[in-house]
Amino acid sequence: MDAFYASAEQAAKPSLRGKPVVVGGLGPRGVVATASYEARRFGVHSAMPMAQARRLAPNAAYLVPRFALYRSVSDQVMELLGRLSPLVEPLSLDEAFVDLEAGSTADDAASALKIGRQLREAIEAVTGLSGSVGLAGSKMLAKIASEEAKPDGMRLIEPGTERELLAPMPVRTLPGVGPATADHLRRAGMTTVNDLAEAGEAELVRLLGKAHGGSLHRMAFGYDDRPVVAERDAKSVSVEDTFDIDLHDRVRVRTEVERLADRCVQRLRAAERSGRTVVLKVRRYDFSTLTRSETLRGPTDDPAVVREAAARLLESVDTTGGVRLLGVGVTGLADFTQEDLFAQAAGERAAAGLPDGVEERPEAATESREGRARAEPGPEGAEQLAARRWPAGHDVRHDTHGHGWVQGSGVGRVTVRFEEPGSAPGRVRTFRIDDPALRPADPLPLVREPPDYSSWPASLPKSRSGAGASGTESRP
DNA sequence: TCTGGGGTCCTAAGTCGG
DNA sequence: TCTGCCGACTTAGGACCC
Repeated sequence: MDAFYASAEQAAKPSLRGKPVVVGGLGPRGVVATASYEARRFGVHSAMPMAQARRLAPNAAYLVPRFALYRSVSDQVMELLGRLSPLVEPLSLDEAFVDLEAGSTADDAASALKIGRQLREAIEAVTGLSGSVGLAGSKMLAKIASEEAKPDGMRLIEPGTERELLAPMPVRTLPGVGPATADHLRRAGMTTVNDLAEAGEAELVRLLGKAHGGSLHRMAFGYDDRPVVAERDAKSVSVEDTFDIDLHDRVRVRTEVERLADRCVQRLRAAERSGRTVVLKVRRYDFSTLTRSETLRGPTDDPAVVREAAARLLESVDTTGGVRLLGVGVTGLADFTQEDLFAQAAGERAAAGLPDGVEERPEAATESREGRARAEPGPEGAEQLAARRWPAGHDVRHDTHGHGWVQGSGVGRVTVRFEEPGSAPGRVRTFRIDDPALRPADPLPLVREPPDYSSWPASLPKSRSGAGASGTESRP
């Protein structure tokens, strides 16, 4: 999808169409998640610190992400992709590979282009947003094609033309080449894909290691046989928070770690998984990051067990100077079974030299502490309260004025623009933040009555040969 | 006002058991 | 019994992606 989050916000808020829109964290340490194409003209791009974006584009609209909205649009798009093939591999909310051969939906360039055109029309009709399509014989080339196609376009890479097409491109074009690898290669005199192809596999392996060097050499020739894989099992679950101001108080650090452990376990349980290795992540005041991990005797989804493992790991970390970010994660995931828990408890009693029936930590065996009152929130100003109750960009409903969204809040007031997807740009009104007629609301669908695509695509003649993949763009 | 959050994969060093 | 080798596993960090 093209500039996905920003495009979705523009579709939801008619007054923002054609205007620079930046979606991301609005706190003092936020970064840009997505900038609309209008904002990109000011030099704003993904992963840029929000403060820098504001300097470059002071008049842009700045919004926090609304994942519930993006997920619902994503579901609609993925449903369409699923009609093309049983093999759909989502990369994110707004990007996926589709194996058209496995779906027998296309067997040559002409039929691939036809299905690509139909797909783009379908996405536009159902979601109101534009997506770009890359068609090629492998995932790597389909991805490159979709990058070239955007915004709002389609690109096909014909088999046999890969080598010539890739040769002049910068090494960064290839998947897996980020800033560090590109720098490494540049110091060795390689800046284009052609340089990689000519360097030879042995040289690349020497520079980058066996796995990376080998795969890069193959990719430089356009060779990539990674299959499209549907249904990937998650391998880890983690949560992390960056604090607006560095934490110095050791007690506070400890309570934050416990909160994160609880949140991590909630996510773990929602996924009906358990995990065996607990990971603590600490980013210090100087941005240096370290991780500490501990592997348990067996998988767990007990919040007390994860909390205490994380707390033990914290003991081994020096936090003097301040903590910028804390994270807690769990890896070594297993499908949860009750037996795992009992085995874990018995094993720990044995390891602690405790007889059966003696519980080391009485409170740890229950979940009574889950959801308990957190550390008291510090004194919070009216501004922060208003911003939390009325986050910029979120939907609201007013008893007499109808559906709208929060344009801003402060000084006891909240400013709302009354408009909705499909309406004309709306009027702005201001209310007291405790106005009883004003309530938070769920996002409205971007297209009120989407056309019926339940019989799309019309079946094509079965074919034996030809491959295709399609990707849609997200973050350029 | 410098640098989010949620992941994946790879490498390298150390430990441990056979 | 001592030594060496090998593979599996654990831990930490780095790079990359969206």
